[in-house]
Amino acid sequence: MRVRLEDVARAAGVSPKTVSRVLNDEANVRGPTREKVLAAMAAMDYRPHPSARSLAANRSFLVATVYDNPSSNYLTEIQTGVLDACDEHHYSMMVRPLHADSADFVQRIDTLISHHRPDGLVLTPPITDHPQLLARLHERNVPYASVSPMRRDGSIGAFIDEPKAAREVVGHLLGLGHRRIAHVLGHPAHGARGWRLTGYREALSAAGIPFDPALVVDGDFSFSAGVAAARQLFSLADRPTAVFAANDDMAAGVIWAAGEHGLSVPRDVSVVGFDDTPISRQIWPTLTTIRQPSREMGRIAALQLLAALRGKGEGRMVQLPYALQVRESTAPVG
Amino acid sequence: MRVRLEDVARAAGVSPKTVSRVLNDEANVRGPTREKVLAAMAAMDYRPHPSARSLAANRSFLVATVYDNPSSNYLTEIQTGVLDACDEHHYSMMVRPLHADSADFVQRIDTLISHHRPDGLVLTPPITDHPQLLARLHERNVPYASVSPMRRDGSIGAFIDEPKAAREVVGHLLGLGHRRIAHVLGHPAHGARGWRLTGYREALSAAGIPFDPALVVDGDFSFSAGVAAARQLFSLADRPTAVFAANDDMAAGVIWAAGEHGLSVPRDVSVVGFDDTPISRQIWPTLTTIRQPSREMGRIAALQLLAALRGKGEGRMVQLPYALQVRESTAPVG
DNA sequence: GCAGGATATGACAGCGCTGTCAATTGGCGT
DNA sequence: ACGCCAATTGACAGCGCTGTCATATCCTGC
Repeated sequence: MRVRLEDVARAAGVSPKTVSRVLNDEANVRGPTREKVLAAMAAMDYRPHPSARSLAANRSFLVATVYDNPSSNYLTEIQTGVLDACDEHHYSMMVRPLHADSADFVQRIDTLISHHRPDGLVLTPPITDHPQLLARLHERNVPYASVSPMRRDGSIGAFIDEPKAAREVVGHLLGLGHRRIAHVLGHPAHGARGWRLTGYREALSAAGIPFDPALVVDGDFSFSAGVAAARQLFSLADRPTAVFAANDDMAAGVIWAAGEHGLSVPRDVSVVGFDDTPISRQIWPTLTTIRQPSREMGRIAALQLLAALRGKGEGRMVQLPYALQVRESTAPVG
Repeated sequence: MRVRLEDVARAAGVSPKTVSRVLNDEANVRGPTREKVLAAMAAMDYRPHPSARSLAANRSFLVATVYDNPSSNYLTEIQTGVLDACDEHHYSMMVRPLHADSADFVQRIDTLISHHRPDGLVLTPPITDHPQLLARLHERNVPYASVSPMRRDGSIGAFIDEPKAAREVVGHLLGLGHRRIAHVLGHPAHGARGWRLTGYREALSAAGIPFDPALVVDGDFSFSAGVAAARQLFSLADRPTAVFAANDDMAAGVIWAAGEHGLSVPRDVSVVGFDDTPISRQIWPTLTTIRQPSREMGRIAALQLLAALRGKGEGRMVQLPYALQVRESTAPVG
């Protein structure tokens, strides 16, 4: 038979409730008592029964990571980070892929919540900014943390300074002498689309380069959108000498299309991406991009959520650092 | 207050135990009784409390997916498939990344099991074939299903006929007239290494082509291993006209290295991969490869596990179909 | 129509833990 | 040394469900 809390209590010579207090790290337990209990727990290799805890405490010790993101690299990183945080505090994590644009999206999350009763959610873009969902979560009083949400006020989670990062990567192109720099936009539902565009415009403007709408092409973060955008850009009479794609997948698409048009990267055209996903090292030429600390973002977001859940403070919106990764897809303008 | 089983029982005019029977799909409930209960459940939107169920039934209704696989695409697919299966039977899934070669690997799984008490595990390569782990699982009597394990006898899960698939993709190259076909090996810990090599040798042998050890190069499924292997192959005096890389990432590396050597794919050299991961469509040229139904493999493996867990039959080892995807990285020998 | 076995339903306790609240102990000022 | 308040500990019930076993009901063959 497994070791129960009662067994630990008997061994330590205290009541079960006191063991429970130690287990849950509650205040008002005298030092020596705590030591005794801790020692007994360790000696007996005691593991609390999660279901019993949940049932009695009316909490699940469960965090759900909810996503609708086609990039498995990004997702896996976030997920691993959230897991890191959960492990640190003996929470469990479940994952839930969803389609944010499906009619029953909110209802599916509702079902998830009624069914599994997570204590909180970790949301990833673009689900971070789904108005009906957020309304429903507030209504049901379900705490959540967001990774890179559009609106940061009043919510908790983690983010990087995206406009600044975009300025930096465009600045890298400017520093190489490029003046006709195109931009392939991100998916409209993602905050990143706006931020990266803003950074692009600010960098150009700071360099005194007028904004040319013809050089900004729609996209949706997919490889094929990068291909389509590049076909359009490379057909322009006055071709850009550099392309800032709003993420790595699209940048890979741009490079692919460059080959199709007989253009060599970076000799004829420089290309930069954003995110530093593995693909940026798995294409030729390797991609200059912005490294985003996705795993850490997942971890920090989850930690803030857990802090709020455990009543240790409020939980904050934390800014994390990014880093420009210069690789082989960029060169001085020819 | 939430609806409890007792409330449903009262509404349906039966005892709580009968509602429990209906809920758990047990035998020995008369048709009309079942209908009444089902109707009451639906009317009241009843959701069983997972923790209460777990505590009373001494089962967690939880499946853990355990992996040590650098390919997030593959992983996300498997994970989604396992989730599909869990949803079908109202189980939960947790995920656990691990390092199979770390010293405390088995102990970590031990901890996972003591801590979260999953009813069963889904293992993915290469964890499917870790002798100490399997021994420990048998010892602790923890059921598991495996995706593409090396040893299929006596275990449950899902697989494809890998040697046959490898024969087919090599056959495709032979059909294009290639005779000097190289092979880049997979990671030694994965069954796929052996199977794909076997298929390669069988295909050559069937075509009456002698086996040339110089054309078989070590690898580990990573992009950079593909690059390294290709550098070696392309430096050979008698260069191969085609390369069968044991997975897509390595094939992408081979294509990358081809560019480095001034070789055009597929004009100078044809390249094929295996797995049909997204990268096979995100490189230029797009990759001829074998499509493996990863999501379905995850789902089927989990379904077999659940069948065993729920006492509905034994759980089998199920073979799933693959499909050759011919794309642009292969052409008739020049 | 009835015995007898099979099938269906219910009563009850208890899974392992925590919330509530009462009882006890300790610390401190005088 | 004593009273008093706060800090600490414990007793007890119950979270929502299912296992066990007893009881009730159904059906069959004669």
